[in-house]
Amino acid sequence: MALDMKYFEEMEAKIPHGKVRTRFAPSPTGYMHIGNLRTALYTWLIARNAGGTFILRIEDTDQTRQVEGATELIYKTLAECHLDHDEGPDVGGPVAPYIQTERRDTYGKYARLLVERGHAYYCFCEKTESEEDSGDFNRAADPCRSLSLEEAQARVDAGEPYVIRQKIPQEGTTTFHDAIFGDITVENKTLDDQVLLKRDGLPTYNFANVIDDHLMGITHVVRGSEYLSSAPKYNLLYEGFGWEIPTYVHCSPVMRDAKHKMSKRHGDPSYEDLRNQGFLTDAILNYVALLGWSPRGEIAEQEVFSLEELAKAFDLEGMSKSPAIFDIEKLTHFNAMYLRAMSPEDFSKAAEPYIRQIVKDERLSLSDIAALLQARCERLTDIPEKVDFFDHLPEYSVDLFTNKKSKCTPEVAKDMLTAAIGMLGNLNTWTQEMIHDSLVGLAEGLEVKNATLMWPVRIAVAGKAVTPGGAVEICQILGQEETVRRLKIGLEKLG
RNA sequence: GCUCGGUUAGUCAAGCGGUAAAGACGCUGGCCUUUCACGCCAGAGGCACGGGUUCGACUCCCGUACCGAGUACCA
Repeated sequence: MALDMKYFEEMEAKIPHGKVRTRFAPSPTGYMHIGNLRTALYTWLIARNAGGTFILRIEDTDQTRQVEGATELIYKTLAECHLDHDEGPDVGGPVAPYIQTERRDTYGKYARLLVERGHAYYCFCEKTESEEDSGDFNRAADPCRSLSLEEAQARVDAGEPYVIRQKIPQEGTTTFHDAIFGDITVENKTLDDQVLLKRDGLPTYNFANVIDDHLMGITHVVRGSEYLSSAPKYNLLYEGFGWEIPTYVHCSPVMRDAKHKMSKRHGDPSYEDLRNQGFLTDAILNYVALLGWSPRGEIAEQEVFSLEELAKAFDLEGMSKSPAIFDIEKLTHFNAMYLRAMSPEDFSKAAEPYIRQIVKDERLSLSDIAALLQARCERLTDIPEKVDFFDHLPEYSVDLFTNKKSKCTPEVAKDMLTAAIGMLGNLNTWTQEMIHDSLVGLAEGLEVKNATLMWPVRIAVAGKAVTPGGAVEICQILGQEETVRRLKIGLEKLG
């Protein structure tokens, strides 16, 4: 049965040319780990930097690993990260479909084409991994390798199960170029006749990738460095078809520690997990971008980058060859910087759910509380434990009134609170400025340093040693009545 | 085992044959101050090892060590 050459011509005709085209091609495993997210980011950046096209392709050829809702999670994550795609399963495009299982027929046809061109062959061997695993199975001696096309076809027609394998030359070397790693040469005899088309008729990742990348006009193939050693085989495939070889960009992995990649198995956080831990999307992206890429030139010292700035500054030159260890401490630092850089309004909005988790009293000003928190939290999830004293005065020990640096003892505190109650109870304007000025004035009148007065007041109104904000801010937020009530409780405690 | 890759402080990293070897996180100390933070200042800490090449190597070459990846009808 002759091949329908027209089919291939039509497929070729659809391929866009001229612009940079990159693709993010995840498997729908239901989990966006950090390395994956970073690859998506770099892929997006390469496209955007060049004013090119960013494509999303779903690689679901492994039927045994289908996960419900996994594709939706990918859409959601990309959208949340603003890594917008120009073509993909949900938005369509000139080289649709963008889901591999929907391209099934294509792979079979191209596999057959490669067989006809002498770069692949039908293999009828049983699935006995044992002989290959033992290491002494000689693929080159496999009789399937030298079957004539007619013989093979006859067996296929007879219904015999088969796979299609790539026919790797047994002599010579293959050199490929990677944008990050440079030229890499390997001896062909170290390459194996990998399976291209599986017994179930679906392509292997390695094959589907080459076909799709070509048919979709991908100019830069971005992927993890674990594929580095397969690259020569890809080259041979491209050459076998007579296709132009794309630019390879192999990214080194994101590690959990010196020995292990980040992985779900070991409980390393996914993008979602980090979000739930109170990290901001922008901070995550910024941090992750720098984990494997660094700016050069005048901006070599810049650390904070918006997505737009990254797209402008990104270059392959700055990519690192070595693995990078994910450091949650540094991510935390970025998150803190992003939190502080927010407008008070935005911060208040972001912090609201975390504040309201604990502070139910609607009379307490959300924005005032948020203002205290902005410089004092690194992650939004730090918030609840910091604001627990607003609704209810916690139980506390009189020991808290003792503070050396403020020159405060329980005896001193008693005097201070007595004075403060008198002063604050009679104020008729309850603003921070008013409270501040009267307390400072009071300290001056009592001839004590500010801290000596402020310390016991803060302890009495908050009931804890460490609080966001000082006495003045807390009193102001609590309101006059509650402030005085708590000061009196403090005084009672002091006997 | 074999093949390929990597190696600048605890971590991310700049460096591209001549530097006092950037910067950031973290750490330590100090200042500020109404607690804690923020902010500011200062400090400790590094080119894996051994050979070459060179007038001169973190930078180039070769080994060694260590780490990683691949060696699937998984991606």
